[in-house]
Amino acid sequence: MTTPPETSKPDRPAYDRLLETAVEQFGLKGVDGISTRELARAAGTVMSSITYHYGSKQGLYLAAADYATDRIAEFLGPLLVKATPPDQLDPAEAVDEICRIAEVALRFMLAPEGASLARFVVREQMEPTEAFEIIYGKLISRLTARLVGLVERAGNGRWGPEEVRIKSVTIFGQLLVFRVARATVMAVTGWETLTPDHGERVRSVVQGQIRAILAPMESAQ
Amino acid sequence: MTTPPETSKPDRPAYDRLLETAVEQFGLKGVDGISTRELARAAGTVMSSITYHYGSKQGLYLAAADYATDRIAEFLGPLLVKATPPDQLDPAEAVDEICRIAEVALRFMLAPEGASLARFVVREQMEPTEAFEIIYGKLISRLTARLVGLVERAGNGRWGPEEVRIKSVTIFGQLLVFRVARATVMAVTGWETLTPDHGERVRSVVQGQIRAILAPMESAQ
DNA sequence: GTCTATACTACGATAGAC
DNA sequence: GTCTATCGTAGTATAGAC
Repeated sequence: MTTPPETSKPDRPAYDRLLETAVEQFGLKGVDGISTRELARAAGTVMSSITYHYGSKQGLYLAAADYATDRIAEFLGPLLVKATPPDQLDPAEAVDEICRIAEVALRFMLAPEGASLARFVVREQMEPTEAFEIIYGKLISRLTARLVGLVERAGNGRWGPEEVRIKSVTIFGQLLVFRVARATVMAVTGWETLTPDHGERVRSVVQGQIRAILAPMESAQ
Repeated sequence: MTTPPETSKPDRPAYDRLLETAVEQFGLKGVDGISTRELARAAGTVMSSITYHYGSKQGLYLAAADYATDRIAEFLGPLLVKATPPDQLDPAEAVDEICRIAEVALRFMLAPEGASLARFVVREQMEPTEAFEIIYGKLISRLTARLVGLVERAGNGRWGPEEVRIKSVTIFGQLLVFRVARATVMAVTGWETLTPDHGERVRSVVQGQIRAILAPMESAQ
């Protein structure tokens, strides 16, 4: 599961073009949604080079999942790199940090480039295959660990471990909905396109809600 | 797009068995995830009866989407039937009603029977086909209209129409995540199965958060 | 490393027997 | 209304030319 050497040549080797097309096409349509011949044609090569480079359709799928995971991690990278351990923050700082994470994650959920990448992950969530382990190990486990740690710190002992985790998951759900239920979001809001302006307003509302959820005066009812 | 006559006979006509199997299989695997022959075999008949009864694979898919929508509406039915118009409620009552909706919707998101039904909808959200119009018209538009109306009432004029809609969508996201990102939910919480007990605890946390989000003292930051 | 040619299986759709 | 048989197409995989 190695990523290909990055070349900026206008026509890169079939190996690279296939991988990139696979991320795009598998992401949008799923493994069963596109044929090897069609995918190869879109990549400007022939079907047999899939077999040559990746062994099989499934091999290409796994390579694409791996590559897509890396690209998402790149997108969300800053969140994971300069991560101060949650126990070195005070609760208010933890809330701020969660809001920062929400902002970046939301940008990903709203970005058009994120569509095929995110669908890769969602599909694997709904019907996990071998690729889920890759995605989980390289991306999801790191993100959720960070989020859970910060929520715990924000709670400052007010919530049990299970409540912390449920809260983390539902905070994430508020962002995820903009990617997963996009069609409904557009219909409900009446938006026809998603401009940065919309994104800004969503961010503002969502961050307000996160603060409300994590606020010290919050009662768990 | 008619639903078949409900018979309780142990072996129902192929028409019915096909429809039921289609909801299950298309829901779990998508249109391209299962072949007509395989689906027909699972329904105890042969491929050609799909053509006979539904014209084509796509025809069966649309019929299944329609049927699945009806079954979801049935599940969530009480929410839509005895619906008091939001403007006849005071804000606190609107919040209570939203919590009730959340409870029922959450039960659906957590229920095993809901898996194939919900995936139908999620798939159509991500890549809408002809079936999305059916699902939206019969189910989503009604549900979201109700939710948006109640959130607006709960806000009692504090929020503009756009903020009301963003809030509605994100409240829904907190429930949706339990269906769509199930694999991550299980990993983060450490649960191995989803018992009614877990559901009860999720409900409690989520309702607390909804109240925090809609609470009169909430600042939109 | 990339392509052509080809083997074999499975697909969806249809025609026709019962 | 349900089955078998069969059509044409498209699927994955492989062997071998260049």
